[in-house]
Amino acid sequence: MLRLSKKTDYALLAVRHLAANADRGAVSARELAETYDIPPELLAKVLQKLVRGRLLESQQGIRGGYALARAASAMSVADVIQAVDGPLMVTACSEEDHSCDQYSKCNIRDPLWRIKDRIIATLAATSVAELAMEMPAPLPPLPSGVMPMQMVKRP
Amino acid sequence: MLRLSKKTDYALLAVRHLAANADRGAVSARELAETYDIPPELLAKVLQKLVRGRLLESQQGIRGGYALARAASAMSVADVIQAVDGPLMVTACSEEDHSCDQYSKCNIRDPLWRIKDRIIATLAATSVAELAMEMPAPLPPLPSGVMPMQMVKRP
DNA sequence: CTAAGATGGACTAGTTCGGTCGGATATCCT
DNA sequence: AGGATATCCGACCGAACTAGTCCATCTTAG
Ligand code: SF4
Ligand code: SF4
Repeated sequence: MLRLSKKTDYALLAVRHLAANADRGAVSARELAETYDIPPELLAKVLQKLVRGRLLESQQGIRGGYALARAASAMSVADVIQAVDGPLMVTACSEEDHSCDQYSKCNIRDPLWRIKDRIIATLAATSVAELAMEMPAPLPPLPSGVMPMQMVKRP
Repeated sequence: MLRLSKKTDYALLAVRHLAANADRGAVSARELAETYDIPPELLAKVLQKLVRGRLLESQQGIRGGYALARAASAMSVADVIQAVDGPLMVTACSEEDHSCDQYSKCNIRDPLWRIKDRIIATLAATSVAELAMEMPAPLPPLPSGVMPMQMVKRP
């Protein structure tokens, strides 16, 4: 069904939270888990993967926690997905992995790979910063004549 | 991993084949399965789903088989995917299904839905006809009346 | 030292996916 | 008419993947 995993959802939720509260110091996994009702151990695992993917930095010890490793605007949702779920591919095959039974007779491979590249480009076009600046519901200083919906921007 | 299922792969393979050989009549499921080394019963199921999705027409009986229900240019890969794997969604939630535990506190829903729409647009932008007209590389020196490549005849 | 927090691996329950089987029905050919 | 070939449909099974859990270790502030 082309769905992205729950872990990825959790990762995006956490990363967005960290981006929105970047001024505060490190945020602990437990605090994050309680805020969004996520099983703490599972969230911890996801966060660790993000650290290994160089998207987050961790601070151990009693006042430890997680924080973004780089600016939210320089971090795309494609980065997050790949850090959590591994390299994303739409087909079972790839340039390296020819293990599909139909590989020799397949003639839809190239167009599908092109579609994959387009999807990755779509994912890479949305930065975490854009996620964080959504939902400004209690945002008083909204000048008149602003169309909040469907604001697609290209940084 | 955002991968599309094997059944979808089979469906695209079959649909592309039917589009490329549209001049011939109906093609049986077994012939298709043998051509691409696909388990026959499984391919049959996939083809049936495509029939239910109004993408193919089936002809029963001894000379039966499957054929495209409409022009290949009016059939996108998004149509094929949705016919086989159901409505494609990138998140577990949707406008109808709010059953996610984080739904009330989730603030990445809307941006993700926008990404989903863009992915669907990407998938809808590629028609089956485009798949079929790939790979015509060794076609130039072909006298009239000769079937193009992939003319597999069973003894 | 100790409490809070990160890290890592192993493990389990549940679900999905790829694949199989058996039977029913429709159509053509002799 | 009768048999051969084909689609159709539902139920079934084993393997693989997913979400979630448990535990044991390491690190650092106080
Ligand atoms: S069928 Fe073709 S595109 Fe799909 S996995 Fe196999 S080789 Fe790749
Ligand atoms: S976390 Fe948000 S986006 Fe993901 S499924 Fe739940 S409600 Fe939808």
